[in-house]
Amino acid sequence: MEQKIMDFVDTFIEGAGEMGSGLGLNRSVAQLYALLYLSNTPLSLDDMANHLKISKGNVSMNIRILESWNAVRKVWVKGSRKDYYEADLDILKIIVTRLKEGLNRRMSQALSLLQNAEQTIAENNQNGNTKDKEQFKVFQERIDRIKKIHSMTTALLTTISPEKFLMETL
Amino acid sequence: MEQKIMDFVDTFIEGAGEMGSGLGLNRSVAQLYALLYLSNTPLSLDDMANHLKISKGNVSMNIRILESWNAVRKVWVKGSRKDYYEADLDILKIIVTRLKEGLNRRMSQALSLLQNAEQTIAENNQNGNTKDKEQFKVFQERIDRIKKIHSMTTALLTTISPEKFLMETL
DNA sequence: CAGAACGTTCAAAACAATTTGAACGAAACG
DNA sequence: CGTTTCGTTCAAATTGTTTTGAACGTTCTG
Repeated sequence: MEQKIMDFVDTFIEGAGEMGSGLGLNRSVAQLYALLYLSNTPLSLDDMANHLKISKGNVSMNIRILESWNAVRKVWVKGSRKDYYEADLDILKIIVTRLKEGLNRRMSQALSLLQNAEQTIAENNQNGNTKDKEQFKVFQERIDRIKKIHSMTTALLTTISPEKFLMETL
Repeated sequence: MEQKIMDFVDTFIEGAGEMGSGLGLNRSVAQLYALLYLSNTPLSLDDMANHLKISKGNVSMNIRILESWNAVRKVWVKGSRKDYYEADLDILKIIVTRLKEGLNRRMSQALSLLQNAEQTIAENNQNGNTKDKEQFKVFQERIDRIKKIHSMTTALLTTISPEKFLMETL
């Protein structure tokens, strides 16, 4: 029976690894989180390295990535001088937070690009010939679409953010 | 001035490339879409390969990925026997569709895993000792959380899907 | 029909990301 | 102190992904 439990945990972790690589995150990050997510008790770096059969250095680096996302946190275990970690179980919060950050980072970059473009377009639109004017109009329209998407997604993520909202309404 | 237009297009495409690699998609896919997104007119494989300075084979493969997402479509241009492509401008639709597909694919896999786990847990819960029972309860709880997230995100994506909804409400 | 113009394919090359493990420093221990 | 236990770092190795380009099949063209 113990065997079956381990099977489940391992299969779960393996699945998480694949799912993780599916979009964005690397295998180790996903598996570390999965391991902590299922664990009853906080785990040390060595616990994790042993269980996942990966190097200590790998655990050290990737657990810190998870920490920077507030997906796991260090906990104090008296009588040991190791660092122990436990998962934040609110997966949805983690996802939304990360999406927001990513969106803002990428978008602020993209928006300044659009800003410049609009500037240039506006300037040139004064004295362009007909063909150019058409081209400008197209750019303008496409840019506006992107801006709209940006404001929509931002609004959406802000609305979702308080877990309560979703928990109650869906 | 033409120069400035090209600058803008190139910068936009370059940005799209980076943004793309940011999450999920590869450089070429992102840049191909960006190029078509800004383009007035449908483009041939050669047009794209020339503009992006990538090989014809690369364009061929990646444009078909975009096609499979319904992000671009082949259009008929009379008098030419080349294939021409144009972008579907509804970026939001493309994103939501892809998210849904990805979520369903990954989740159906994950859910069957959970199914098995619950089965095993239920069986063993009958005659386990106290410590095991606690462990089972933890698994059960964590699994339920994931199920909840799944149904919520599914509901959310379904709600969003008709562009109209978001367009009107946000 | 022979040749040219296309799109596709896939093995190999180029490139990028992840992982390892040895070296290190800091803190705890005896 | 000297030693052990930890976590971190980073260059090198491994692994994974993307891109290229030559070879190919098809369709068109004269």
